[in-house]
Amino acid sequence: MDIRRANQIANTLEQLVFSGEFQDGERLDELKLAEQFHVSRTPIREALQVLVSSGMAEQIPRRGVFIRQPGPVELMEMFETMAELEAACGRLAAIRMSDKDLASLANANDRCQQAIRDTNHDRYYTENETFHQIIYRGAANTFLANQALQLQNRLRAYRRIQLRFRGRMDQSMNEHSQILSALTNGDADMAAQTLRGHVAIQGEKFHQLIASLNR
Amino acid sequence: MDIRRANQIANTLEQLVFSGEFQDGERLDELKLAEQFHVSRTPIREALQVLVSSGMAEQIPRRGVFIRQPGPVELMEMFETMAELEAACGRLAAIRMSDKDLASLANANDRCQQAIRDTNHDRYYTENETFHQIIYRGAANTFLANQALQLQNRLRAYRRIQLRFRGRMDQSMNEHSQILSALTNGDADMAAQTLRGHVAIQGEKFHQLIASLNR
DNA sequence: GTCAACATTATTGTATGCAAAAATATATAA
DNA sequence: TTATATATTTTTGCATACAATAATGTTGAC
Repeated sequence: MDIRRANQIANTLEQLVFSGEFQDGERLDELKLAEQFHVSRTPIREALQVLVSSGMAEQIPRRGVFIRQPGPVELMEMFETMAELEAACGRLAAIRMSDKDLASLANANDRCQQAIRDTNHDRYYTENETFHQIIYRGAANTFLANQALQLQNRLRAYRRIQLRFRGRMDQSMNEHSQILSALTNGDADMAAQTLRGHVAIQGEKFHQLIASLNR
Repeated sequence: MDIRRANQIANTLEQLVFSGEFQDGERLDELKLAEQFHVSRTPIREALQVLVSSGMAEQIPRRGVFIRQPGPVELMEMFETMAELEAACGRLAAIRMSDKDLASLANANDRCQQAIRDTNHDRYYTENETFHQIIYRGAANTFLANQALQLQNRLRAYRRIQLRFRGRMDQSMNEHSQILSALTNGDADMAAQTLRGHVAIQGEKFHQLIASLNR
């Protein structure tokens, strides 16, 4: 385990940022945070550096660290990038996944469907993440898989929203089936294409939501 | 400009790591570095955090920070990921690049060819980077472009090596032509495919080199 | 000579102090 | 009153001090 307080603080801050505790552009006051966490400024500063390097905050020299919630444009860009990363994983996974990998993917897919039948959104959500993570690993490229995992993590909070769309979960399951069969057949192009679409549509749903809110 | 010493130190350390100044697994001694840079441990520690978050070093709590030169396997993975990122950029750029963008791309390509005629490897090298960066920007997705730029930066030192292969530069220029025409024609799939191949072959050349050294 | 237990040293992680820069408040002139 | 100059306060960035843990060395039993 990680007994460094700075890292624990970084994790906590990350959670707080994700949960929208901070406004966009808000300055993260070192002294206040130090008081809140009952530590000195030093571990706080380290934690802030972590946020900055992950892109969740921006540092302006001699000014401070400001949290940067991604706006609609950047979010769309991130979803688009996620779609391309997943497509890349799918392309490689189609060639490289073992039968065992495919079996556990089918398994994860079943658990997704079960969660929908139970109308258990939370479970669907985590099982869906598992489904995708199996594909990342199936690409047999640790570096690429880590990139995908990182972005998946950053988009988690936003992906949740689009599940509320009517019929989205059923449609999503259809897409999963297509993805699963493409991977099973070893069809790299098809796997890439279906995965790209599957993820890209999440960005579009998100876009719709934003647009509807701004009306 | 950036007047924070810690960041300057991070940049310098980055250069030193790239230039192979440090052995793989070597511990970065905070006190030694503090003496070398004539600063206290504090800015050194900040700089080390930067290296860690960029993946160039690993931090083990209560032990220290150890530099991590990527081995052959990880390098291949990175090249493969780069190939997929560039393919993604190409796919989007084919649809989104303006005529002006295309003109500057053709221009960069010409300068690459000129550099080859002049047998100026260094110039070819930088002009080639420009060529690719224009495509990143052409994707009109800042987030994706930044991902690509980051990885391009990390692979810089290793990409250089493969240029030594006989005929590689000419072949590379042929590939550039194909890429340019695919983008000009707005053929997304072709752009993605040619770019993927163009970058992936660099990884393969690198692999050949490694293999030949280990004989 | 080898191994284990203990003492010593080195190194990391955190707290605190201080200087420089930025932000803010105050005073003064127009 | 507004604008500008100056003083005051905040806040960052770095230096130093200290505590806790890990690494190393030493001693003694076998």
